[in-house]
Order: sequence, then C-alpha cells, then structure tokens
Amino acid sequence: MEIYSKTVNEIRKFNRFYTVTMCFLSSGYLDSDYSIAETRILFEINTHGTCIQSDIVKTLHIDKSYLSRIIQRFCKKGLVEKVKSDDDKRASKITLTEAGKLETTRLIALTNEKILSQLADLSHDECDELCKSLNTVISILGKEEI
Amino acid sequence: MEIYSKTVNEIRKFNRFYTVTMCFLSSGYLDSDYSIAETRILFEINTHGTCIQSDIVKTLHIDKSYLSRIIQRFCKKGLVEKVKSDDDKRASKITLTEAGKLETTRLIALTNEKILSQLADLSHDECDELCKSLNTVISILGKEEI
DNA sequence: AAAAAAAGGTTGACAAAATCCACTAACCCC
DNA sequence: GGGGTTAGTGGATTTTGTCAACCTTTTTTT
Repeated sequence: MEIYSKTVNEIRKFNRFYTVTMCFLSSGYLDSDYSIAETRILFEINTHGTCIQSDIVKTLHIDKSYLSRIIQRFCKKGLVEKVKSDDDKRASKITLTEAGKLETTRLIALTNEKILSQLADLSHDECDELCKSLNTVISILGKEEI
Repeated sequence: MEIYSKTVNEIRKFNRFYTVTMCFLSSGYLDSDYSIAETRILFEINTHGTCIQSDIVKTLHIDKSYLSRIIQRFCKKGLVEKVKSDDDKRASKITLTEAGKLETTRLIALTNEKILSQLADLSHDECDELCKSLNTVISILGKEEI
C-alpha cells in the first residue's frame, strides 16, 4: 500500500513541475491566437482525417457545447468544413479545409519551435533517455484507459 | 539535429496523452471549488510557509494582477493572512491561516484520492518504474531552468 | 542626493474560456 | 411506436485570464 501513496506523491510532484515548465498553467501557452483546447481540437481533426464532434468530445473530455462553438468559429474562419453525415442525420462529418490544414501545420511548427528551445542544451543521450521515460509513463498510465 | 525533432515529437505526444489523462484540459480537474491555479497557489504558500506574492508569480508564472485577486479572495474566505512586510514596505507577507492549512490538506487529499484511483491495477514494479521515469523527466528537463 | 528605473501590488476594464441547462432531432431497440 | 439515449445547438452566466494604468517603495544611476 505504501508504494501507491509514494507513487501518488511522485505524480503530484511531477505535475507541479511539468505544468509550469510546459506553461499549461495559464500565461502564454503559445503566442498564437489559439488556446490549448483549440490547438488540440485542430490537431485531433487533422489526425482523425474525418470525424464527428462527439468523437472529439470523447477523446478530449471537453464540454460538447463548448466544442460546438469552437467548431462554429473554425467554420467561419474557413478552417473546418461540416457535412451532414449520411449514416447518422444528427451528426456532421467535420474535416479540415486546405486552409485549416495549413494553419494546423503552422501551429504544430510553432509548438515544435517552442519545445525545441527548451531542449537547448540537452545531450544526445539525455534526449534518448527523456524519450524513453516519457514513453514508459505513457505505457504504464495508458494501460488504465478503458 | 534529427534527435531533437524526434524528442520534440515525443514530448508533444506525451503532452497530448498527459493533459487528457490528468484532466488538465478543462472539464472537472477536481470536483472541488478550486481551479488548478488556485490549488497550486494554496500549495505553494503551504510549502513556502511564508512568502510574498511576487515569489508565487515567479515560481508559477502567472499574472500578478490575477494572483492579487485570488489572494484577496482567499483572504476574504479566511484562508490566507496578509501582513505588511517590514523589510519592504511595498510587499506583504502572506501565510495560510489554520483554516487555510486545513483546506489545503483537504485539497491535497482529494487530489491524492483521484490520482490513486487512476493507479488502480498497477503492479508494484510498474509503480516503481513510473516513479523512476517521472523523476528522470524532471531531472532532464529541469536542468534547463535558469 | 536627486533623478530615473525597476519592483511589489492593486484596480479597472475587458476578453476569452468554460460550464450548465434546456431543447430539437434523430436513432436504437424491445 | 413509445421510452431511453446520443448528436448537436443556443441561451445565459460564471470563471479565468490578460492588459494597461497607476501608486508606492526600493534600487540604481549619475
């Protein structure tokens, strides 16, 4: 039992560290016009290719009305296209337009840039170890997912 | 150079995973009355013992006006006490009241509980490995801090 | 020691982000 | 074909977070 509370504490410690270093805790996560959620949504549509809103709601765990409005905004901006689904007339298939894809890759490049700058003086080996550790965390915590 | 962009991608992958599993991405991070930022602030004052606001601004990288208001709220709620500093008459020393300490430990317990539930069926060894990996990430990324 | 610059904090005024709830339409299935 | 569920929207509001101006004190510059 002791090992569990130790692990919980380590996770909390990590969270305190990581939220700050990755700027998840407010204050300029990216200097773009997109919030973290918006970026994630664009990315999600980009990788899914085509999907419906409830897919995103499920994977991202965000409020559906919130998402609805964000998608609306994206449509108005010409980043996303909605097409009534044939199989399910309640739903709409959403996809990125060309402009949307462009904007998404631009955003990804921007995040890459930012993260890269934080890796400034890591050695080859440290990068390697970092990658391994991150993947270990994913594989361990990820297996809990239903 | 290649190793860096690989690392960046791994970090991005990790972020996508971690923000969702830890519910950093909106929607009920905790079912308490406190936001992530507020929780972190309480925790910070708790561990610092006594500090001034700009200490918190520095460690948490949040806007000073934002913090100012949160502290004001905490004062009204009787969680925090402000005392004009002697060494610097611009600043105020802030500390948790007894109620504040109580509330903070209650909050910590709540987060612990939540994280613990996510560790449900991890083995002893997996916990160990998880802790090691988290600490490795901290030690590697942490050395960049100035 | 006076002037200038910087640091600690507060406030006003907003903008953006997020939540809650009610509601329509379609689907599922027994 | 009626009862529960799912997809999505819209209203209303709260919470969060930002920006800039401001006052006071401290520090630095000259």
